[in-house]
Amino acid sequence: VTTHVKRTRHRHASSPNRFIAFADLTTAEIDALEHLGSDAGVYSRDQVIRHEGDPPEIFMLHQGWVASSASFDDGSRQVAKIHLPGDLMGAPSMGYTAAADTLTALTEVAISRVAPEAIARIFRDHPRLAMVFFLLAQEEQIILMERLMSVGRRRGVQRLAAFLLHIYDRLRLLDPACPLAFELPLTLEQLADVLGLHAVHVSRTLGRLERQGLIKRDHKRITLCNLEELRKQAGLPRRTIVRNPPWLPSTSCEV
Amino acid sequence: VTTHVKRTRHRHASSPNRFIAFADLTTAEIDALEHLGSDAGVYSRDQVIRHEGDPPEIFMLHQGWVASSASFDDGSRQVAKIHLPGDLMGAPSMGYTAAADTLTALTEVAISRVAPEAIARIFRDHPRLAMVFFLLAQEEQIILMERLMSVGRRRGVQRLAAFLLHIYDRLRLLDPACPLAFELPLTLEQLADVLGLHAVHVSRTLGRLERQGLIKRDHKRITLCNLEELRKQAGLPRRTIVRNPPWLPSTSCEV
DNA sequence: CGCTGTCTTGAATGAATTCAACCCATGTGG
DNA sequence: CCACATGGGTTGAATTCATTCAAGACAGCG
Repeated sequence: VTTHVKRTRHRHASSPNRFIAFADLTTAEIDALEHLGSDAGVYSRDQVIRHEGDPPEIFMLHQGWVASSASFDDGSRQVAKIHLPGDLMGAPSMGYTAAADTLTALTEVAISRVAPEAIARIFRDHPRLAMVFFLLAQEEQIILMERLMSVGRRRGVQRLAAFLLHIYDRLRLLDPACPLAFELPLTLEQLADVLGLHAVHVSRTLGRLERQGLIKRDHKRITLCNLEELRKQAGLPRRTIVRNPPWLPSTSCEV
Repeated sequence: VTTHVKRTRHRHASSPNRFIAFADLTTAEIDALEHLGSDAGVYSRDQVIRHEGDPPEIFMLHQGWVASSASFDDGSRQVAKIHLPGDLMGAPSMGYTAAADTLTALTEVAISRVAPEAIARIFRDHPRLAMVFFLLAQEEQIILMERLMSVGRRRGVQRLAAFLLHIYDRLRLLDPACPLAFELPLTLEQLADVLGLHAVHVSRTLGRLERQGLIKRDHKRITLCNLEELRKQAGLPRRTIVRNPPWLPSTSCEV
């Protein structure tokens, strides 16, 4: 399935919030980050950026939302993560011969391609930034563990609450002023594939949350009406990142 | 709950198979790996090595099996991963103020403590080895994604098949001669916490697999009788690691 | 205007849970 | 060496949550 892709020379400056959450970066490090990607591309909603089984590639997401999913032979699908702007995508598959997950644009999307050599260069030249890459990979694991907890041990309502809060928290990282109402560009079916449920049941469950007054809905727009109670439902602890931990390697070893 | 821990000065040489799977390491790198941990400790079955919420610590597992789990207020628990000898444990929490998961000894266990500074030192002095650490963190993500797929989208039997195969494959990495019969040191309840099911249902499900002739059981000893069919049930693709990928940074930058 | 994709709601089915009783192996102390 | 307690494991019956099937509503778009 060849996908028609518009390309552009324009360099998108994605906010490196995910990285900065772990440490203040030097200008050299920020610069290295910004030169990671090349060859920016634009995809439209529902376009597949890369399919599971394809040779692994790494992308930097600049604009829009992307789902990372995998499917079984019987057609059932599970979304493993939702990527928001500033995310490095596809890295988990980089050590394998074939990509494990399919990357699908959930909205209009702008990405650039990241050569593994570029990452290797960072590991050679910027040990501190490399460590931040490592921490970011660990954070992704924590997120996956929380999703596994949720899907493995919680009922539909609670999974939904947990997911909405997860997205809200991540949007707030991108924009601390992000309001309690935001656009959630997922169909019921995609939402179901995130939660390990079925679209019909997600519909009922959203309705339930709404009747309980915890959320409001208007098409794809979600309003979180009661963060307190939603967090109680979700049952997951809030985590605090240690910024600039003392054990981070120094920024020396400059070129 | 203070845990009584026997300590020893003895240095355990854990096989770094997980690391070597990604690249041939130089003697300097192997040496660095072997000096990662200090302060070896021994725990007995069911002892908690560290509890979720504790200050994050990192461990190297030398002997035995360890479960990484987290629990909800209502007491339900989900096991996120099973650690086997050679695993780095606890790293996902290193960027946070509190550990996300509880580490529990499933058997007699020997571990050593790994200072985050020691890892930072590797990132400073051994960029190539640091990259292997990064790849390992990515591999852990793939494993978590597969567990999430399984728990989110497969029925009990299929989850069980997937898990047994996952363990078998990892045992084979440690010992390529590992036979189809092996000790699985998990109670039904722990197994249930891995699979996101309940102990009674795991019991029935194991019975089903046995009646189908796919496995045999004798106490904790499991025999996989039909790998082919088990893999079909599990529905997960087999993955191949790219050893020594060309883009790995060179082993230079020596001290 | 009538598609089509998406969402909603109802009723029947099914998988997994819950509750509960029972079995079995192990280990302990008399 | 037996009596008994204990932690796991098994099995049955009733319940619950989620799925499946199906019909209808609604919005967006040609």
